[in-house]
Amino acid sequence: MSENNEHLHSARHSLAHIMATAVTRMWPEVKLGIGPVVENGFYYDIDLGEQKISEEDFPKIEKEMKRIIKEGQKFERFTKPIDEAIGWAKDSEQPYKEELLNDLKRAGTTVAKDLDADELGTITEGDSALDEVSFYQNGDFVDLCRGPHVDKTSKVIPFKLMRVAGAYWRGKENNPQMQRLYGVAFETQEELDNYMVMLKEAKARDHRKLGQELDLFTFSSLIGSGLPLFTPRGTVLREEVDKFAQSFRQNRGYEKVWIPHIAKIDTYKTSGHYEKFPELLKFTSTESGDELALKPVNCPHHTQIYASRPRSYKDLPVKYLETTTVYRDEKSGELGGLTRVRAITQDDSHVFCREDQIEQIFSELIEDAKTAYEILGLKLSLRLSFRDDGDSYLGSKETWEIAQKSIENLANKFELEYEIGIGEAAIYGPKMDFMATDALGRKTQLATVQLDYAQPERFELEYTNEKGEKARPVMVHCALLGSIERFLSIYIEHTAGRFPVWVAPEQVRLITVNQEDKTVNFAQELEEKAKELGLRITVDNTNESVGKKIRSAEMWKVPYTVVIGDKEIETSQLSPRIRRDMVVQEGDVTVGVDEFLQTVANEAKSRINKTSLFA
RNA sequence: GCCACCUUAGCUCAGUUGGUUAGAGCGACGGUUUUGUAAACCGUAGGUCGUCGGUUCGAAUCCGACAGGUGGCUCCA
Repeated sequence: MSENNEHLHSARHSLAHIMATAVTRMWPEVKLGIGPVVENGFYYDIDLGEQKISEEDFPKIEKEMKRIIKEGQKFERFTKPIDEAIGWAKDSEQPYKEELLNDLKRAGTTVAKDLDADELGTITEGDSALDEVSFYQNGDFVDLCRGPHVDKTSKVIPFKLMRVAGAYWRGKENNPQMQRLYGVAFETQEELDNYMVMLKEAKARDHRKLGQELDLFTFSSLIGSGLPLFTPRGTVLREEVDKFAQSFRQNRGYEKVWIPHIAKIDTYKTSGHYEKFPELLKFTSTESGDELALKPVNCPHHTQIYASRPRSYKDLPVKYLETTTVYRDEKSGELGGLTRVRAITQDDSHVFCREDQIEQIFSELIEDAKTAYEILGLKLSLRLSFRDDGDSYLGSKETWEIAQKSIENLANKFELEYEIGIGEAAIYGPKMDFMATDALGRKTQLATVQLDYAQPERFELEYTNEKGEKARPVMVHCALLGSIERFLSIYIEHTAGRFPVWVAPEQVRLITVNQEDKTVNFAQELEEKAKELGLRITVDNTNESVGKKIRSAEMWKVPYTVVIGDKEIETSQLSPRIRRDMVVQEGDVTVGVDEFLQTVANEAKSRINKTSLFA
């Protein structure tokens, strides 16, 4: 850590203490949890029992914090023997602190792994036995803490309280829920102001806002939450990105299949999904007494296509591809825009292969994912999602070990940087997840490649090997976009709604200078020609000023806008207005009608995101 | 699901401490205008103030339930 970062860190941490001090002054009965530094700021978890803090209280709290800062209280460090510390927690009626101290006593210097190490007053390194813990005191406020802090409260940095949110004590759902007060803090007021501006800009490109403004999708409280409805424009988006993602796998010999969206519940008892997600499947029953569920995954259906005829080792790999919707009963509080929905459309694919083919299949998929996201202009980070020690996984531990090892080897082979996510695996196997970051800095999983030994076993899939014996194939699951809805949420924010020509719902807009017949006719002829080339084009011949129609086209973020008037009719030359982000050099372009249309059609076909009109 | 907050016209938002017929801009529609690269002018329509219930002489405003949404927590096959 650089000296600057160190100062920033301790200043933010000190602000967490100051906030706790202020809250304690205002509500002396408050029970404190932990208060660590996070990206851009800090938080403190508090518990006021029945009473709840709301954002309306922030001005008062901030005022009190400023008073404490003005008082210039010294941050003083001292240590206490662990038992004495526990006594302190008891006396001051701080049950959460008491629990932490008891854990510290039991677990020694190694902090309980679900807590931020900074939070606990563990004694400096080298102490094997934990006899003492450190405290920091400012004014009357004493807190278990490892530090470091700034010298005194007056030495902190500009801050702002942002929001209050519920948070379970130690992140466990069964624990009491506390209130988490979030604040941001930066070295200078200017940086803080910049951060606020950045937040505002991120909000401006929020996919939910753009979805409304650009008429891409909508929700209906009647239809239900988490069930997006795509408008004609939004549907173009869906279909274009899907075609794009499918093209990669079609080049690799994947074949399209089709399956219904429901299945007998036994399907998921066999697959193992029922056991882990019993409440998440919605049932309906048939006259004959079968219980049917909406499919939460596609793999079981696909296994049955594989199993529908005998397979030889020569047939493998068998590669299926399908973009289809699955239904999951996501908890209401987790839904949000397109990021998390209940009807999830996956660009799913399943490969049934021999063990010696796994590497080849993975290599193809990794390469395609890299290429695809380069074209999309999205930077992805890689996470290897492995299992934890829990027992909710299918298959033997040994098989998992082998699978995880081979995934890690592949990542290394492709020289991909990765992090390992323990406990992030699917129930049936480890995954390679490609993560994107949204406008607000939240990480989201998009592409995923998963290895699965468990389901072939459960569905008793077979092929005949070269010796004429029955053998078990391995499954590889892959989605390049992941969920189309979630992908679009990221992509809309990434592009700020300025889609490249190949995805743009409206690629060209013609604006007539007036409503005279010859002008309108010329525009309509042009429109016909463009449609023959497969372009998405519209004509704006409304009775509005040219300036206003240009403005409207700008706001719809149309890539090319062409004004049609006498000049164009006479010369058959167009001066297209090109959306700013696609321009590669300054200056106007004049181009013949046919050449213009052909150029745009080519751009759409080759999926480039800058104009090629200057060439 | 849990905690906090939000819901007024198609959209973005005003609406004083509860008090007459709830406002604006944009959009839509009608008319005038025939327009040359980011907003021409005039007019009209549009709201059971999310839904249901309660308190009150009186509710957009206060209380409750439900629905939907936002920010987190937890979860994410």
